[in-house]
Amino acid sequence: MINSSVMPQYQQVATTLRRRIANGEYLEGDIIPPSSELENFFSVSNITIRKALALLSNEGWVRSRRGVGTIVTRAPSSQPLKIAVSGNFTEWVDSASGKSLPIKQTVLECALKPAPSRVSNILECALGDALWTMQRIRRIAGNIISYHVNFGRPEVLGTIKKSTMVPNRNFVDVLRGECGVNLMRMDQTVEAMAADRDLAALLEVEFGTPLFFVENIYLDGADTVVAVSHLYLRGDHYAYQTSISLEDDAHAR
Amino acid sequence: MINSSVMPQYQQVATTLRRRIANGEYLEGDIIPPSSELENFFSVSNITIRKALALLSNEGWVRSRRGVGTIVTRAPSSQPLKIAVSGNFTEWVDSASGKSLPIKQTVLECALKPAPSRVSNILECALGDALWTMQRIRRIAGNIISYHVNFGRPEVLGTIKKSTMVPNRNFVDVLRGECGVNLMRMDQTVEAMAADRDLAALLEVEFGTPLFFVENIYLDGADTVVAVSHLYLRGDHYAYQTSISLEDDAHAR
DNA sequence: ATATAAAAGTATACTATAATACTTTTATAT
DNA sequence: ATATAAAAGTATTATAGTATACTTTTATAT
Repeated sequence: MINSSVMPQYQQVATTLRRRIANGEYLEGDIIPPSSELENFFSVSNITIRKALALLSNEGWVRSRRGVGTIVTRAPSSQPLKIAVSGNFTEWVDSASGKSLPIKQTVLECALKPAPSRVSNILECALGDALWTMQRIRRIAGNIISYHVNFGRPEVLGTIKKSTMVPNRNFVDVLRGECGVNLMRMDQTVEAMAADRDLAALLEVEFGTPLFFVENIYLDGADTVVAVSHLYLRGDHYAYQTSISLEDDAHAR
Repeated sequence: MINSSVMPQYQQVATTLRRRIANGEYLEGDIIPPSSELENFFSVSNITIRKALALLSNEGWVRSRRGVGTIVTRAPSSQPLKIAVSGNFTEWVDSASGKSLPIKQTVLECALKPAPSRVSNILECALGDALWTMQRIRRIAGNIISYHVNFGRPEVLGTIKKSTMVPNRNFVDVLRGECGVNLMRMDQTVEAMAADRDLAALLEVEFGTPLFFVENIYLDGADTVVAVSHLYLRGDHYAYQTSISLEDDAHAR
């Protein structure tokens, strides 16, 4: 069988069945579909299904009885609590200082570095040109939630040092206060991505963990790009909540 | 060595190095760190690094020369084009019909089904109670971008059929038009997650692909929950863009 | 020319993953 | 009681992933 080789199949199957139970697709006391059927559905062998069920069995989700079937032994536990960050993407993305949640930031580095390709395109400089960069980590209750990288031309942002950012100052404030930039607009792009080993190490997560990737492009009054930020946000343990009024029909169309 | 066993390590390393090159951390013509150093950094064996480099070599990113080192042979290609969906999460999430992009939806099923645990909590019914549910797929240019599941009490939403949704009608419209609901508010939660095999099959992606998971809770004038929607959105090939005015200081604090 | 250090490459062995074909247990209809 | 069908469980075998220890090639300083 061709496997485009990510996670071992038995673990993929286990993950999927676990979610089915957690979702309530199989209820406590139910007999789940027999191995033969699961083999068929997932296009894998007997042994792969068995290993998946063995995992679930060890975790206490199911119990297999020879000749009878595999029975769900545990109801879906109540939601694993996620830390909820309020406000929509627009708000929390680079201005998380004075909110209700105690977010702490650490500046890892603040130095001239070669421009990554994606940024050099935006800031209209050559690939590898030295840019002012700053790398930060943010935590809630000690847990890392995001990794921020800011880029800018050294002429404009060069005055920002590690010490400029304490305590928990945000980037927009500093751009205005220290660099005298007339900030007018931010173009924001949000994507979902998976952590590679570099990001996994920084964010203290497993390889493959889903992340939000946010790119902010800061523009001044003349529509010139002043700075670029790249934010990598853990998406697995944090939920981003917002409340939207539907009284006005306009945008629902 | 303990591997919490996701993707094979040599592929993890390859993914990481590929991104370093694409980012411009290693430039064309550069000699990348020698295997011994990479072994050390990634805490893997010689052979694992070699397999990773063999992958990159086949893909034309690098060329290894015995006794010399491994040289980067390809500059980062220009951004792989992503389809950009404009507007922020608030807007595009369940109202994508009449936008500039030609989004087409297909109703997969519209039937009474047992409530998933997460939804039964919100709609305050027992786990497994029959709820009205509707499942939809949305495409842009033939490519699946999202999978939507709507839930509601059968007394309220039971009149909605497959045919009610054509052509490309959105859920909010139907709630108001067909069900006479006085919609007032929507509470939205956004998370990043990875596709299991069920979602992977529906969205036609690989297991592990990063997805946006959006939960919308629809409330009427009396703050009663009327309906719940679960949206699973491909996050890898689609970027969500918005432009934010920074003229007003208020929210940057 | 030659020794040396630093790089990529190879040999061997062990473990995890997974396919195919077969066996045992259980419930149930006769 | 007994045959049967349907379920989980086992044996065997092949292949992929990875670690350890070793070899060959290359550039360079003498």
